[in-house]
Amino acid sequence: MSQNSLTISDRIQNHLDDLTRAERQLAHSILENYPASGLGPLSALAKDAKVSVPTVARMVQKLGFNGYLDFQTELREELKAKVQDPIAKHDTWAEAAPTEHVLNSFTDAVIHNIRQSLAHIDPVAFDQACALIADKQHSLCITGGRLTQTLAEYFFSHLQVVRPKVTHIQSSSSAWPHYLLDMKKDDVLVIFDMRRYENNSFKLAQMAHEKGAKVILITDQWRSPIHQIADFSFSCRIVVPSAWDSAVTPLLLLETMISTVQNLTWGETKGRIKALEDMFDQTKQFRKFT
Amino acid sequence: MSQNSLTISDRIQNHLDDLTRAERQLAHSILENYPASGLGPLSALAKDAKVSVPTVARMVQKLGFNGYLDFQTELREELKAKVQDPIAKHDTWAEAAPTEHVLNSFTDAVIHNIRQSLAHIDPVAFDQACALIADKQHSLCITGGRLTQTLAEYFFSHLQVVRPKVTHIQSSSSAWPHYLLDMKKDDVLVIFDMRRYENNSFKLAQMAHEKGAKVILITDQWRSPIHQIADFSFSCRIVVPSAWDSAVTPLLLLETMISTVQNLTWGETKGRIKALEDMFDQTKQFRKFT
DNA sequence: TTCATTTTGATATATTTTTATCATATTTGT
DNA sequence: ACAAATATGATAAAAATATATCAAAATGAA
Repeated sequence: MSQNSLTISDRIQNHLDDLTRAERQLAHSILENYPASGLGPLSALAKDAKVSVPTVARMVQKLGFNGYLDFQTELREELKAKVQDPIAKHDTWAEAAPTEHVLNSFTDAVIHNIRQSLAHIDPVAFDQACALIADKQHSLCITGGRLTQTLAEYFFSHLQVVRPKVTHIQSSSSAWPHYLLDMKKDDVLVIFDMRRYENNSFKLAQMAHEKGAKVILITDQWRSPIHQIADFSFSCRIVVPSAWDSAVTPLLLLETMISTVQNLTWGETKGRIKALEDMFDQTKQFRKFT
Repeated sequence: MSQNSLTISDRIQNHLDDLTRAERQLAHSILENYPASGLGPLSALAKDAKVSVPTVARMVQKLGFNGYLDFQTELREELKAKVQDPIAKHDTWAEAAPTEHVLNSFTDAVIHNIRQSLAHIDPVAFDQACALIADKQHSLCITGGRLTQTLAEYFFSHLQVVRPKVTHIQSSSSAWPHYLLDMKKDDVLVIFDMRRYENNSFKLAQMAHEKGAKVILITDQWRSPIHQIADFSFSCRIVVPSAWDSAVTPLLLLETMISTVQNLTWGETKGRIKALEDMFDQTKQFRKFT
């Protein structure tokens, strides 16, 4: 590292606001594969970031370097210093924070959760469950409890775009028997139940099951009692160094499901999304991303 | 890394016996500051190793490369690969699924997002922001837009337990000017704004800012325009192989914040949580975790 | 809208860097 | 010690890479 203790990555980050569109695009491309991409030829970098050659030259000057070669030299110095320094050995997430900082310990735990959970997921069951969720022939009901309703909502609001006949109910709501009434054989119920498991949710799942609905359960590593009657159940590790459980792993699972379902229904979804976006555009409430 | 899984360092080591004196001298010089020195100009490397320029050219050919440029390119590839997966290395996430299964590719992307985002977070700013959020002297307002309201809600529902004077408003709601009216100097506004950025959110943030409130922004890697007026802003990478953006990284950030705030206020929080749990127990809607 | 300003990229020029050639030095075997 | 083979480096030629110039395009203000 040079005299000042700022890494080049930091310098780019700091200048991000002074940069123009093409330059920002370039900056992100550099940070994407940092520092490798900056060590190649200027022209390769330009091509990679889809900007012109002079843009690269201009940006490094804006960053305060004496040309691209100077920039590269400093990058190499930085790399050299980093490799030599045994402490900087990439075992922290937030590089600027000590290992024991909550940013690092928490992230450690989350990554561990993801590892463990993914390792135990049966991809065949996953694909089957996604196919059920994508099936527009039957209605889809999503429900969560006190702690999991946000997850249920997230899932609901995305699926709503992807397919019709989706409803979201809270198991603690007094209205759920009405929804159940309309449930037919082979309809699908996606239910979230994490500790502490809720009686209402169990009853709801049971009744749906008795009406012949397919039950897909998202639960924690200890598994909700609903597990016994569920057609598919996916368990996620949720333990973090906190008074609360983490929703990161289930969220990851949900997003993966949404993406899969979306792909399965892409032909029709495309139109729905387009229409939706157009409507939002018309309200002019939202500015286009530039 | 190229077809074979040997690193270039390995290749040099293996060839060490085939090399002549000057070449061996060079080889050791390369390994000395690996890989940085190999990424500079050939002439610099020659000078550094105290050998002639053609010696370098000859050696890399002996190693099986197609010239010095080829050698450098592969070195860069190796570096790129190394930085990208320091944890994942070989094995896949969902072990039973092939590498290209969405479970694996999606998780790859998410882990990459987490890495990138965490690496750019300033732990000092993080701690300061958490202190603001924990400060019960001032009220706290949480708001999100169309795509981020679920995150805002999640944050809200947890903070509600941890401290008093928290409100959640949607920036698209027509009610927000009323909330703003009550906002005093040094009150805190936590605002979520990811692409596509919403005008309403910007206006809300601006007005809060003008009233002297502290603005904490959670945004994506391209940064919402609110960034300019925010007292703290945290950007998360959200790109995944899907038609949607991922909320996993921001969620991780939120949970870490919640945990930190909780620790800061633990003395008082303890009582609040206990009271809340007791209330839930009494309703007998929830079964104790066994 | 129109005009001024900024941003961007194509091309040409200058620079650096790499590779090839060849003479000199070093090593090795007898 | 001497010759043959090999290794090395100085220099020149070739290639690649970077910078400068300028015109087109995009943006923003009036």
